Amino acid sequence: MSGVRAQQKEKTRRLLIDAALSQLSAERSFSSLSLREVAKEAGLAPTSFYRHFTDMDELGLTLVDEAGLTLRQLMRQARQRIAKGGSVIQISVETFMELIESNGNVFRLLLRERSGTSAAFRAAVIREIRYFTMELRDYLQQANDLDAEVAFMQANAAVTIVFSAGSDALDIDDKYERELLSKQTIQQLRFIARGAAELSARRKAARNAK
Amino acid sequence: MSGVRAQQKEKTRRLLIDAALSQLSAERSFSSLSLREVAKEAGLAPTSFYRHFTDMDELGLTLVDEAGLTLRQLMRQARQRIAKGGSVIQISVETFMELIESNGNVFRLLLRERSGTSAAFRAAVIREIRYFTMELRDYLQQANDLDAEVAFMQANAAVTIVFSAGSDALDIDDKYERELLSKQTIQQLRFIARGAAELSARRKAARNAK
DNA sequence: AAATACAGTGTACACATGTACGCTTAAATT
DNA sequence: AATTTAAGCGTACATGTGTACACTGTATTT
Repeated sequence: MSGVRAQQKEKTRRLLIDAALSQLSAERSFSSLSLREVAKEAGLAPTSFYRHFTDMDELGLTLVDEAGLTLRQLMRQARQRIAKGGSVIQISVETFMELIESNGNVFRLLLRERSGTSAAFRAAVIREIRYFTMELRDYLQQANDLDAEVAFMQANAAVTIVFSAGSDALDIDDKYERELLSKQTIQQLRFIARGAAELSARRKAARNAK
Repeated sequence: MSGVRAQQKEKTRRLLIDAALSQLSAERSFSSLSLREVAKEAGLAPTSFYRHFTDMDELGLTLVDEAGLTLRQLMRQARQRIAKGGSVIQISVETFMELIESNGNVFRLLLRERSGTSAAFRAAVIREIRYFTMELRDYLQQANDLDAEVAFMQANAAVTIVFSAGSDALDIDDKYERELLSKQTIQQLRFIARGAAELSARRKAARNAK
C-alpha cells in the first residue's frame, strides 16, 4: 500500500516533464520537440513515454499547468512584498521581471502557446492568464475603489503590457537596458492607472447626479 | 530583353508565396509547414522550390516583409480616414480590426514569429512592429504636442494593446463580442492617452519652472 | 543557326518521426 | 508461494522529410 511502484512512476513522470522543460529555449519551442527527443533526454526508451502520457499534447498541457502554478506563486510573492509597503506597480513589475530571469523557459512556453497552433493549448494558456487578470482586477477594484468594468479594463491592459514587456526582456542581455525597460513599463502602467482612476471617478459622479 | 523567362519565374515565385500564405491558419503555423507541402500546393515538384528560395527560412522572411507591407498600407488607410474627421483612436482601432478580419493569416504570422524560434524571424518581425510604433510616436508627438519620450512610451503601449486585442479578435467569431472587444480596446487606449498627456504636461511645467 | 543558361522534373537516398508488438523483471495481489 | 500487473526495453515498420543529381525543353545569347 506504500506504493513503491507508484512512487517510482511519479518520479520518472517528473523526469519527462523536466526533460521537456529543460529543452525549451529561445531556439526551441515545445511544438518543435519530438517525443523521442524528450524520452532520450529523460533517459528512457521512446516507447516508455506512453506509460505516462498518451501524447506530446498531454505533456504540453501538463507544462502549461505548471506554468500557471508558477504564475500564481509570483502573485503571492508580489503580494507579500506589497504588504511591506512601497509602490504597488513598481514592486509588481520588479517581481515579474525576476520571474522572467529565473524561469524564462516556462514563461516562453506561455507566450508561444498563447498564439500557438493547438486549440487546447491556447485555451489552457488563456485560462491561466485570465485567472491572473481576474485576481488583479479584484485587487484593483478593492484597493482603489474602482468601478467594476473599469477595474477589469485596467487589469486587462496592465497584464497585456507586463507580458509584452516580459517577452521583450527575454531578448535583452544587458542589465542596464533591462532596467530601462522596467522603468518604461512602470510608467506605462501608471498611464493606465491614471486613466482608469479618472474614468471611474467620472462614472461615479454621473451615477450620483441621478 | 522583354524577359518572358524572368516574368514566368516571378510568377511561380508568387505561386510559392501564395501557397505558403494560404496554408497558414489557426491550426497551422509557418514553422510547421514543410518545403514539400508548399511546393505541392504551388503545383511544383519539391526540388523546384530551390530555384526560388534556398530555404524555407528565406520564404518565411519574404512573408514577413509582405506582412510589413500590409501593415504600412493599414497605416495609410487609417490616416486617410482620420483626415476626414472623427475620433483618432476609434478610427485606428476599427481600421486595424478590419485588417484582422480580411488578413488574419498574415497577422497571425507576425504574432507567432514575434516570439518564435528563429532569431532572424524575430528580428524581422520586431523591425516591422518598431517601424509601426515609430510612425505612431511621430504622429502623437506632433498632433498632441507631447514630450518625445512620453510620446514613445504611449506609442509603444498603444501598439502592444492593439496587437494583443488583434490576437484576441482572431479567436472570436461572434460579431457582438468583437465589437465589445473593440470598445474595451478603445477605452484602454484612452487610459493611456490620458496618462501620457498628463505626464507630458507635468514635464513641461517642470522645465518652465527652471 | 548554334550554343548556352536555367526553370522545372523525377528518381533516389539517408534520416527522423510516431507507434505497434512482444518481452523482461519486479512490485502488488491473491 | 503462486499469480497477476505494469513500467520500461528493443525491434520493426510505414511515413514524411530535405536535398543531391542527372535529365529535359525552351528562352536567351552568341
